[in-house]
This record gives sequence, structure tokens and C-alpha cells, in this order.
Amino acid sequence: MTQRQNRVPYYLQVKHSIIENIKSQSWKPGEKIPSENQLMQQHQVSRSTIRQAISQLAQEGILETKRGKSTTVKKKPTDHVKNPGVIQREKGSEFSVHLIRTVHGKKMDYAKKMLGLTEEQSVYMYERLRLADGIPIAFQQLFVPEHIVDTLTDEDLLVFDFHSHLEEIGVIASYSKDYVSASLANTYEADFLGIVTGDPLVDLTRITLGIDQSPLEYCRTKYLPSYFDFTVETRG
Amino acid sequence: MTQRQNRVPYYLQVKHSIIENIKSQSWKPGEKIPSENQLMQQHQVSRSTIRQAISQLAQEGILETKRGKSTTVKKKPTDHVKNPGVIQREKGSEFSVHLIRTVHGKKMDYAKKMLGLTEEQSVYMYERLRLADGIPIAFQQLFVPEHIVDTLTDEDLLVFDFHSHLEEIGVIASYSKDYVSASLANTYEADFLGIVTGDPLVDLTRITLGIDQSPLEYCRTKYLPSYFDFTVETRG
DNA sequence: ATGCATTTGTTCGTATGTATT
DNA sequence: CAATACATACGAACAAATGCA
Repeated sequence: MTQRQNRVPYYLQVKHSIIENIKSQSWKPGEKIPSENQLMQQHQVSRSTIRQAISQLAQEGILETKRGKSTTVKKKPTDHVKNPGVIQREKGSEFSVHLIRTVHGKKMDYAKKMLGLTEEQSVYMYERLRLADGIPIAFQQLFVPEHIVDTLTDEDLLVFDFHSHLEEIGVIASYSKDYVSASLANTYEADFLGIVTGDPLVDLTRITLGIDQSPLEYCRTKYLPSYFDFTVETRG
Repeated sequence: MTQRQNRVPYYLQVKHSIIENIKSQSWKPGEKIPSENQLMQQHQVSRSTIRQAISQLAQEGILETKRGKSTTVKKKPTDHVKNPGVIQREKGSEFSVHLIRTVHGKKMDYAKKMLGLTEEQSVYMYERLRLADGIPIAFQQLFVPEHIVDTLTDEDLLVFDFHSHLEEIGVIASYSKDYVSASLANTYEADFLGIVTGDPLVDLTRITLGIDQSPLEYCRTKYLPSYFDFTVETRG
């Protein structure tokens, strides 16, 4: 397995071997990996070398070590986001979406402006309710240009994460921008969310562009503050 | 320096000692630190122990090592590199700060919890108003542990950006986290901000840690939504 | 409850490799 | 070329936490 002529340091070879085992699902998240002694014998290197590989993987958040217990493959570290340090999370365990209504037309000037559409082009607006464990946590208005709608099925409109769903059906997003603000619930929104008119909401606006810079979606979501986390970490 | 009866591992004692030297500016960013051999003799421990301390600090981004060259204190990348795509902006042209009041004590349990302080430690709270062009745009409560306050002058409390001001006076932050939410103005806040009780506010909470993970500040700022921008761009 | 085997954590010492000055 | 600096690697010993018979 490990070989000298490579001149790749042994500890890196061990590290890659461990990563391969995890990627191939031989060692699954939450499960034990072989002990340091076993790895020593498998790779025919010293314990220090094994430890160097493991400690690096631990610091990278891939393995989890604890004295006295076996080293395990760390379970999915919560969020795998494109923008390191930015975490958007809805709180709950079971999520679903309820479609309130669909509007199709050439009005909705503000949305059309945000999507960069011309006068003649038309827009679909989907008003949706986002639910966590059956409780409404957000009121959402999703604006999509007609030419994108043509590629969607009815079920596509009920997926919880429309944004990442776009990718799955082959529509590639190259750029998206989120604006965060606060607003207060109007009577219409409050009714759906089971709150009182005037309660505060986290107001999230997202614009997504395709690889050719053409607009894919303009989405405005108003969350109950306690069901939504938006955090930004800065290191260095 | 290093002593056995502590039962704090030697490598952690060395690590701490290095951090102290950096915090006290004895070893400045970009400059060399003593070689592993010198540190061995200073601390009277083996080279492996020194290396364990240094390699961890290197992985934490505090030191920079390179074969053949001296280990240096890593220079902090300038602000804009920190988190590409995340923009926080207050709107206006002329900014200032008004100090409403100062509270000092051992109550304020929530703030102490966020700062990771013990029962006996005390906290200073500064209630400030952030103004843009003379108009109040945010109500801010800034909690600082006593040992940080000791290093501050009265003028330090009136600077507009306390966060980046910390760096200027030599207190080095390694990590900060911002939470964004929404809340509604209570009567007290509304009064200062010139709005009506119940108006929505963007609720920004920031926690800043030093390089030794000790808490530097816990800050809660409530902005008038129209005077604050928080945007996140994602590419790829 | 006790004790023993297992597992990771800390520390030492030594030797050799490789890049920089 | 030599001296210095960090990097890799081995082996050994003991400590501390855990789990099991």
C-alpha cells in the first residue's frame, strides 16, 4: 500500500487511504474506523505516522477522536454551503411546502424589473407557504420567467428547496444574491402564518441568474424570526 | 515557565505562551518567532512537543511555517478578503455614535453566557445609538468583559466601528459570527430611533473571539431596515 | 463493583531528509 | 559548501478514558 519510491510522505498516503475508505462508503459516517494499532499493521508504518494522518483529518472535521473511544467518521457537519461561513437554516425536522396560489401575467412590474424582463414578457408567481413539522414558518412569493416555467412540472413547484431543485433538473445557476431585511406581517401574511398583523418577519430576497446571466428566479420569503437562522462566520 | 504539576499538557502551555507573545505584540504579524530549537531550550521540553504546539497554531492560521525558513506570525488578511460575497452596509454619508448609558455589573446573565464568562466575572454594557447624517439608524447594546474594558479609553467607546477598532488598539480578533434576525421595536428603542413601538427592526447579533478563543465582545444592534443592507452573493 | 484490556493522548529521544540562508 | 530551519519517520513509555468480563 504505502511505498517509498513515491516520495509522497507516508502520513499523506495514509490520509488518502482513509479518505478513500470514507468516500467509497466502506467506513460510513458515525461508524468506527480501525484502531491506530490496526492501521499501523495494515500500512506498516509507525504509530506517530498514523496519528499525524488522523489528527489532521480530525482537525479538518472529517474524523472525530476521543480518548478511550474509537475514532469515528464524523457525521455530516450540518451545512455544506457554497459560501464558506455563511449559513442559512430553517429550524425544524420535517419540512414541506403548501402552494397557496399561482398568478400568471404581465403585471407584477417590480418582479419583472428585478428579473430584468421586458414589457412583453410574462411572469409566473407562486405564492407558497413553507412548513416545518406542519407549522407555517414562512410566506414565500416566487417569481419565475415564463421560459423557465415551461421546463417545470407541477410537482416541481412543491419541492421545498426550489433553488437547489433547479440544479437537479439541469437548470444551472451561476450567481445568486440574498438580501436580508426585516418587515412586519400584513394581514394577508399574518393570516397564513398564524400570527398577528404587525409581527416582525425576517425578509429574505433572493435573485438567481443562470450561466448566461439570464434571470432564473426572484424569490421573496418572509420567515418567522424564531424559525430561521442566518449567520455569517468570519475567521482570520 | 512550563510546569508539571499543572497537568496542563506541555504543548498547550507552549501554545498559550506563543499566543501571549503574539497578543502582547512581542512577536508581530509577519515577523519570525524563535526556532524550534530555541523554544525547546526556553521551555525545556522536547522538539516534538514544540512541534505539536506550532503545527496546531499553523493549522489554526495563526502561524505560518515553511521548510527551511523561519516560522512567522501570520499576517491578517485585509478586511475585504475575509469573506468574499458578504456585504454589510449602513446607508448614509456621515456616521457618528451617541453613547446613551453605561452599565457595569455581574447581572446581565444572557450576555455573560454568550461571552462564556463565569459567575464572578463582570461585564460592561454600553448602550449606543448609531447615527447616519444625524438621524438615528440603529440601537446598539455592546457587552464587553471587564478585562477588555481595562484596555479601553473613554474615546474608544465613541468610535463608530468598535469591532475593527479593537484591532487598531492591538486586541486581535480571530473569529466573529453574525446572526441576523428580525424583531420589533419596544417603546424604549422606538423612542430613541424616532419610530413607533412595534416597527420592524433588523436584529444583528455579533460575537467576537480573540486568538485564544477568549470572548472580546457580544454586540446586539437593531437597525431600521431601510438603513441597513445585508447581502450575500454566491457564485459557481 | 473491580479489574483488565483496549484505545487514544502526551512526551521523550533519535535519525534522516530537504529547503533556505 | 556549511549551518540552520522545518519536515518526516521510527520507537518507546506512560497517562487517562472507556468498555467489557
